[in-house]
Amino acid sequence: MPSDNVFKAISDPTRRKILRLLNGGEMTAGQIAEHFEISAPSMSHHFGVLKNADLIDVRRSGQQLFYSINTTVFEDVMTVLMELFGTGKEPDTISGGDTK
Amino acid sequence: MPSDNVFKAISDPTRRKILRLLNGGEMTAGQIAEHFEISAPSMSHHFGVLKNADLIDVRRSGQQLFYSINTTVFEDVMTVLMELFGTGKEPDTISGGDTK
DNA sequence: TCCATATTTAGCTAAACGTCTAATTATATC
DNA sequence: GATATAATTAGACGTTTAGCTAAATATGGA
Repeated sequence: MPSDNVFKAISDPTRRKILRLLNGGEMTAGQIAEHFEISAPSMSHHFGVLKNADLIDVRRSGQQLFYSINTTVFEDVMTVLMELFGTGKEPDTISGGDTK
Repeated sequence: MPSDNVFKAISDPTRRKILRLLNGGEMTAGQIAEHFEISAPSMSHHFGVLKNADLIDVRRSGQQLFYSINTTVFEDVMTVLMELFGTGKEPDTISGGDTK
């Protein structure tokens, strides 16, 4: 059940780019940050948002934190998207979804 | 080419519900507003955001404005989403997409 | 234990966002 | 023209968000 924070998470271009990068395999926070001209704390903030939305996983190895993409939410997102655009099944009643 | 404002548009639960409603066919601004406990101006604002993202079309008939869903952007959104989660084709280089 | 490195947490600021009320525009009817 | 209805635009307000710097936490090595 993809809640609001998933859509909020992918609504930011920086976070979408992070996801694209992680698509090539897990990376450390520092490696990811190299691809941006944004301070480390700001990057950490974005990691937090993605983590909170269950879009990425973290693993510590020594001093470094390795981030990887988590595709389990992906299917849910696609389903909601298809419902929005009428490609999926027609709802009997407009459920309202997560209005708030 | 779905730009930032498309993702921003669907990041709001009220606007997602509007899209779901329009999925059943075109509706007037007033008819849509009946499904929400939000002032007409606020609803109008949401229509503007969706319109700006090319997610809905408008047509005037008399005093009323009829809104309908526009699915032309849908395919683009899906493509980007699949790219984010690695379901699509692997990019040779991380293009960065619409970082800003 | 002390220092360097990697990353996060805390706290701040400016911009963006969602909402509201009041005023305006557009159309229809009398 | 005057009035009613449908919807928007204008402007204000509180909250959220993305960015920053400074400080804190965690790990590894001398």
